[in-house]
Amino acid sequence: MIASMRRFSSLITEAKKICPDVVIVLGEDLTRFRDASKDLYNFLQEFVWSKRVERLGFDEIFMDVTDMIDYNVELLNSNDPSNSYFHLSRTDPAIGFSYDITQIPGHTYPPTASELPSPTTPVPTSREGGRGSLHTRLVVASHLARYLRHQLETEKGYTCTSGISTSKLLAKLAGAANKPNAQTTLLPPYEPSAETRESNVTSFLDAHEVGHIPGIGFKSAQKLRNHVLGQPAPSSKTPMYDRTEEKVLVRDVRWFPSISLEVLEKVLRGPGVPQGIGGKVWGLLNGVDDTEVVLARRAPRQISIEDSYLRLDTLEEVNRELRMLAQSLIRRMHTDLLEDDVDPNSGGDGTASPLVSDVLSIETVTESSARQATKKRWIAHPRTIRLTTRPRHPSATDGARRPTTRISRSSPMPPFLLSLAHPPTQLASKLATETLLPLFRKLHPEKSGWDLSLINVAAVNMAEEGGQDIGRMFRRQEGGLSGWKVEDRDIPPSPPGPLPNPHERTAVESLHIDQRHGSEDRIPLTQESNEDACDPDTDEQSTFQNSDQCNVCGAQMPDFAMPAHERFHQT
DNA sequence: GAGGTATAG
DNA sequence: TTTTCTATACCTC
Repeated sequence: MIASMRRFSSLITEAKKICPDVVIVLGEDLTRFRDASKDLYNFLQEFVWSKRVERLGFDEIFMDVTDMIDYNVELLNSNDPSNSYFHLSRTDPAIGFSYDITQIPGHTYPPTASELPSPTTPVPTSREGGRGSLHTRLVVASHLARYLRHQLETEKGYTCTSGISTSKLLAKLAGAANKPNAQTTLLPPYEPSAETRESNVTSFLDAHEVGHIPGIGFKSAQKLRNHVLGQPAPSSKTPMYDRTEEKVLVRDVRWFPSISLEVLEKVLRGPGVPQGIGGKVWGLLNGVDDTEVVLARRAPRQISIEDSYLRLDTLEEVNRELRMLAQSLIRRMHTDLLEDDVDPNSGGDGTASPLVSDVLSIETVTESSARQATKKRWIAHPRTIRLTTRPRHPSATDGARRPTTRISRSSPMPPFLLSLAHPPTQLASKLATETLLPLFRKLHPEKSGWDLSLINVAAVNMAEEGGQDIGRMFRRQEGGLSGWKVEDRDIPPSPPGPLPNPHERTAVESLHIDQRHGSEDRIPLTQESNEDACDPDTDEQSTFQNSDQCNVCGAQMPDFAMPAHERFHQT
């Protein structure tokens, strides 16, 4: 058995007690996971017309396939529903797959007769209006989900779990209903009617614990529990191991006497809580989530590196750790913010191509690509650097209780950090001494007496570099939403204001990547080597015929690029 | 811009 | 909340 953990903690002692033969590997390297995640994203994104594909963590993806479902529902052959064809391309009719629309692949909520060991019941394919019924749309989407999961497995070797519904909230929860290597479709009705007194949405949600609803975190869940269980607040004062923590379900909140949006707003209010949380949570509890599936950004908003420590109380150690963290940060900036400049001669096509993106192309010679010069370009650059620490004993100046553990200081990002002409080790040392240490002294003016349990170094306030914001190109307003109709009797009040009509909304799939087929048991080794960060990799010098060096960041570049490069520094 | 909270994986 | 390390949205000043 192998475990990957960062540093010794009581947890490891615990682990050793239980499993004396456990092998503890210090440090982890998420590079391979990051790469796999990107690979998966790129693979799936190719299928999605709208390009609305959102990543959540490393292994979760939301896809808005509304337009694809619209298109394919239109083309359904009502004469021969068992031999339907899903078009994956609007232009090439040969691209797609056959499917049987009278069957629903995978699980459904509620479970249908076809899931039980009894004769299959035909799936209604009634057509209501031009767009087809919600039922039909969801069934078609389920077939797409099955196809994509199959592609993912055969092409990439990953199995995954998928949920099919009309919002991120419902798709995610539906996906969680049946876990490994499965898919679940949340079936209509999505709204209560005269015949069906309750919608499948609310009956599905009602059985969930409040804390399991995405968007309701620990804090909000506790406040909700306290409210419905009565004020005693069971967990806060009672002994820790008395975790009888009564479960509070969505239905318990929805049906709580005199519950309302306003009450929720009051119950949930607190520092760090956004305005309108009451409406948001009330929406979530009622299955209403109108957040869009957003296009993934080209560059992250921030990159941060942190490490935790059992004891860190000397400036010497801090200095060393600051350099280590700075180095990791720079490496991450290179992998996440640098892109191959595929088009070094762009700008000649008459379009207003932003000069900066060309100018930032800096020729480097890397060891791996020996003599092969690779043009790299920053797709974004951080304007601010932030240092955060977590003192072991949170400033006891405040007499009562102070769980606010982290403190931070930030300053402008020194431009030299963008230099590609110097090795990360060098830049890291410079950053540590010239920027990070001063920030540290701001945080901890005392020469000693502090003890840190964590340090974080972050590159934030990211500025996108030239290029189009692809997000803006695809973002369109989807208005025209009718109010959410709620029957008066037996149904809790609905939030005020316009709420989306699920029938008109998005079909969303959420995919959970479960596992890889190959073995994943080799844990990559990374060392917290304490090697001095001062060895200059002198083979990283790049040269130009008529080269010039920027006196701000030290980057080397052709003469002609310098004026625009200077303009870049001024932004 | 700076510092903080809540949430999620 | 804490176990660790990231990342995001949104709050106030």
